[in-house]
Amino acid sequence: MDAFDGASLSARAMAARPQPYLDGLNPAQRAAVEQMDGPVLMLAGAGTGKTKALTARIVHLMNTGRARPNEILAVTFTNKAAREMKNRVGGMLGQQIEGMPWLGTFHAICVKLLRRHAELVGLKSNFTILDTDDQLRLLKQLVSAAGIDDKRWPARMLAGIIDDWKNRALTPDKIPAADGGAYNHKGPELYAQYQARLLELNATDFGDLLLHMVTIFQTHGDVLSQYQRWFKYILVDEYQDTNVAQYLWLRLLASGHKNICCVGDDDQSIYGWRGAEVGNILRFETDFPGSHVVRLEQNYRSTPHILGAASGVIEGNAGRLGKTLWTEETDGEKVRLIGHWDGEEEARWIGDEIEASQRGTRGMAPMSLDHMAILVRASHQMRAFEDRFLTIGLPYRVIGGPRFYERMEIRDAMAYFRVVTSPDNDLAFERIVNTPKRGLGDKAQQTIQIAARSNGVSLVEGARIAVDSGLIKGKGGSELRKLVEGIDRWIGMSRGPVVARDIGDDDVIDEGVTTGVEYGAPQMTHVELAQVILDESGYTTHWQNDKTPEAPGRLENLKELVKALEQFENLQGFLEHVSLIMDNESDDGGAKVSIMTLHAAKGLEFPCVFLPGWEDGLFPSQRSMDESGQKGLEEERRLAYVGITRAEELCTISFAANRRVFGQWQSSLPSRFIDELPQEHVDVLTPPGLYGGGFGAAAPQAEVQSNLHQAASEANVYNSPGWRRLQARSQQRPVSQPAESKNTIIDMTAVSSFTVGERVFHQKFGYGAVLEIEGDKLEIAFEKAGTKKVVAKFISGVDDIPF
DNA sequence: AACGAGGTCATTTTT
DNA sequence: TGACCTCGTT
Repeated sequence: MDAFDGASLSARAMAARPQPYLDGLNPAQRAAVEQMDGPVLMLAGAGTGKTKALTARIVHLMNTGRARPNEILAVTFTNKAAREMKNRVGGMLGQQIEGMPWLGTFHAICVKLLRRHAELVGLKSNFTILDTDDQLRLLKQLVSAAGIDDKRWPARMLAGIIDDWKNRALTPDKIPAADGGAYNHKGPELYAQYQARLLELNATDFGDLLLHMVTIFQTHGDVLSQYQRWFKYILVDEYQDTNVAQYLWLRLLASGHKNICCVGDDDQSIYGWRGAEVGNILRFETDFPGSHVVRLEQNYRSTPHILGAASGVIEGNAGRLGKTLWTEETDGEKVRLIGHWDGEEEARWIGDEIEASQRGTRGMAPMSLDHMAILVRASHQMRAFEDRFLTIGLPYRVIGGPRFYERMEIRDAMAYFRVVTSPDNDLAFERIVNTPKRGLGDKAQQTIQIAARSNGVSLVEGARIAVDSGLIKGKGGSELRKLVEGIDRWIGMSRGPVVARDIGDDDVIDEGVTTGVEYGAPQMTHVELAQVILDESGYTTHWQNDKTPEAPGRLENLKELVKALEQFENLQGFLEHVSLIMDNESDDGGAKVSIMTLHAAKGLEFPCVFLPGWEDGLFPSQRSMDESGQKGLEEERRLAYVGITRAEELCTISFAANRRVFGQWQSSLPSRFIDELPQEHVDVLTPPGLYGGGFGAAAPQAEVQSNLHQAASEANVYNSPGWRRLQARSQQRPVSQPAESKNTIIDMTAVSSFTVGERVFHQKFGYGAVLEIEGDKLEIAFEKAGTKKVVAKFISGVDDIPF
């Protein structure tokens, strides 16, 4: 083929080009770029310029003529990462390159492949991709059809189990005996039913995209070898996050030439709970004999103290590949550590700190809110900050909330579009048939189902039959007729006259799939059509008539949705895209503090980072430790490492002695990770008195004590708003009072002042008698509220009640 | 179909 | 505590 001649010509031409992209690389990065053949593991610590190296490698492969852009497979986990890489490759080449069709997420690439080979797993190439919501609805149907009590065995749980199997590349026939008991012993069977149902619907879920491709590669050697030859070089980002299915997929593709370069950081593996296998990266050298391991250890992001603190923590993990981050920087503040009385005060303090930094006090230059972030372990922690920031008027943005395309109105609208683009999409029809309300309740919908099933047609056709044969009468019937007619009309509007069209030459792998029949130009643009559908279906009116406070926002979102359509050629293209690309971060431009989870923060960096809630049980999370033991704790520790390494200049860790959890007050000890912070990199700001005195003596963690006492001796006079209050408190005599407002004086020494049998009072539960004392918690039989376990500080002896 | 009472269950989340 | 779901009533 002349492709070879072309490649070698361009190879010669390109090899002569200068390689400016190599100049900015440090020796390790350069080694990772220039070692092009054979397996390469690029161990890239946080902030060591891994994306730079990765993109330089891609450019180098092309520039030296090793591969054409469309012969490089570059896989990422998120669309964001894929986009960034695409941009940077383009930037390095100095022009927006045409190619790189195989740079994308695992899922996006698999969709592309699966559309070409769908028939090998019993699908048609125009299969739809269900999102988690659709998936759940389907499973619910199966669960109830199997006569299983959805209460005891929630469909959600089944969805989790199936996802887990898919992550492990297990098809229904390969479920190990040990998993047979899953979901009340019905798991494997329901999994098989679910897969069968998906095929009937010509649909896949996210997990299937990979699973099907692994199956195809495993059972069709010809297809596999075709791609093994085509993809001359493989690059994988965030390799520590790959699950078994992704690992198999990669290994199958790479097993020919073994030109695979995996980039990752075992210390940043934080997705074990959703199937990621740290083992994949730990095993790399065994999996790929003769591999080259390159360590990127020079950090360009953080100060030495921040790196020192992060390193100190992560050293507590066993079985690491081992890396030591270093930096040429010498200056910088230590990581700050501060304890607070409770979560509210923590939020207040951080709010004040943020305002201070923004103004530029403490002798530092003013800092934009965009450069500050609060990273929490669990999203419920965000609330305290949102509350506080709202009251002081501090602009903030929450990252990682419900995404645009997951909102109800967006999903409804898209279901309408789906029904029009593929009228046999029963799930979409189910979603919209009674949205807005058309008087079609359970009974009517059942009638439609039966009509469809007994005639072997889709639900839309079933509905038509049900209406025509008068099975559904009255208001519901006429509304349904209007809907069916509407769908017909919209379908008509969506396509012009049928035209013949050639199917593309199959020689070129990176071309899109073309179906045999296509239609000419439609009468109106798809954007107009979308608007018509939403209006004529009554969906727009539905929200216009809705008087709930969120209705205007939903209408706004619908408008945005229609606007977003402009960027696509047609509705199909849009729907196709949207099922995989679920991000849409729109921002009004003003500077804001970011609030997000530690997970969401991976890959980001901020000059100033706050890490609140470092308390044992919250972080590390109790549940993680209960469920996964040592493994869980180590993943939590990596999360701590990720958190600290997000900070460029200033990192502030904090914890609270008391926190409200599910409405109950709980007191907790500082996180064990705090003890793992090397003292020489930490400034302790906690004022004396917080854990001193009565409670301190009872604290089992001696090291915390020493940390905190050291702080006091360093005389770091700290002017936190709560500081004086804390000081005042520590001088207070034990006074027991019901806690009702934030100003209530509470003292931990109250713990010791109760005896079993004593009559006590609680602000909320009223009077009762102490049954048992366990540490700082009391079990109390309340006269009205029953027996409850309560934190002692909110209990008072009856004599203290000032009536 | 719409509303309210009562019961339950509370990580991390991409595609 | 509060968000979400189910169930019963209107």
